[in-house]
Amino acid sequence: MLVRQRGFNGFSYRDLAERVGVKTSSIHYHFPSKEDLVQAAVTEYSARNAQRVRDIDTSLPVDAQARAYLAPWLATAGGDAICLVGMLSTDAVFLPEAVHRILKDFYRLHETWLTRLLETAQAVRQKALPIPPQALAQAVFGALQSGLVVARLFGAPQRIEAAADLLTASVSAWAAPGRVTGPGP
Amino acid sequence: MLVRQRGFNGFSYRDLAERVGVKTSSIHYHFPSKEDLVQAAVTEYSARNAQRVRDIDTSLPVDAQARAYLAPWLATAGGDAICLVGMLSTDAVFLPEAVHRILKDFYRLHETWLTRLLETAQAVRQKALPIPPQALAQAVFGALQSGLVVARLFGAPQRIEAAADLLTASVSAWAAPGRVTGPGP
DNA sequence: GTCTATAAGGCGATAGAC
DNA sequence: GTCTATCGCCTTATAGAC
Repeated sequence: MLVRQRGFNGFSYRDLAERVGVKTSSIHYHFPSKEDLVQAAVTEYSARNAQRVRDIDTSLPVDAQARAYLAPWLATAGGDAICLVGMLSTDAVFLPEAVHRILKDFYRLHETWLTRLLETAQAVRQKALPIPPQALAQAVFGALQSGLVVARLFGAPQRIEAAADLLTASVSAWAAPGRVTGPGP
Repeated sequence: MLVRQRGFNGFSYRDLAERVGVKTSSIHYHFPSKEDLVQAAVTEYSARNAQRVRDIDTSLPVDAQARAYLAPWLATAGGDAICLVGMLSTDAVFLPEAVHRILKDFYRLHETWLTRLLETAQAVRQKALPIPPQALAQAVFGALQSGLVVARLFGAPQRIEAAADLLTASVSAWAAPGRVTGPGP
């Protein structure tokens, strides 16, 4: 998708029209303004993405859930497009409130899902995580988003792996023994 | 700065000229093309930023170094501008190789600095980190970059704290006992 | 080194024929 | 619902006076 490569100000009706094989006025018929266009795109994107996350079987072992969650990230990394939400988030100044809401909901959904996964892992492993599950979830998700950006910049898909490994390790047998923030022995 | 708010395609010579109080042709005299303009901006930005990182006293305790490193991130979060490098990284498609190099060097500098900090912390605390220091450094840096984007989107400066806490906890007394990637008990 | 003036083309958006 | 044609404005960039 054009927006995922170039951002809100980096594509035009003309670009889109040429790619789809119609005239710009036809696109204006369906999406009067560019904001309408982007809102429709991000609505569909986030709905599809959210469904995919919800489709992960929560009765699976936590490490299997983590693998399922990470698969699309790993598959996307290093291509010429990044996450639509990550892209539009940097263009937030140009976007209407309606789009802001969709972007925020996207972050919240992923962070909530990851938080639950980390809480489950914490309970199963009976080990405390270094920081609260919600904070770790936010950090992991941010690392993944940035990972896509960096993987594209470096032309190196494996650049996403640091973020993926952080999640994998967090749901695995790793954690601090006992107290979370206390001093070491 | 205009670019840090709006990105490469989100500002024009006119915007800049009005803000500086000159005519667009005067800016063209100093920076013939827009690429020249952005290259000069990011060069100065990254040089200043790199100096600030290098100025952190490496003989300080690791947690004090982490605090010093995080201070500017916390101060920036929630404002209307994000990191120039984070912004331009999403606009990479439009930027020349020369700018790509500067952006990559920026990532490498921060990741290298954080890797060294985490290695030092690991040695001092005599605890292994859950994932290799370099991977954790990349994840932390990505979480911080994304943290600025998200803090701005949500209008919530405290959104950066998850990433900051991950670094703080990582240099503190928290880590896995013994083996890093082994299975749990 | 900054100005006025202007070029040449892209932009989002609209009117009206078909 | 897609087309042609066009509007008014903005864009990067240049030429030449001062």
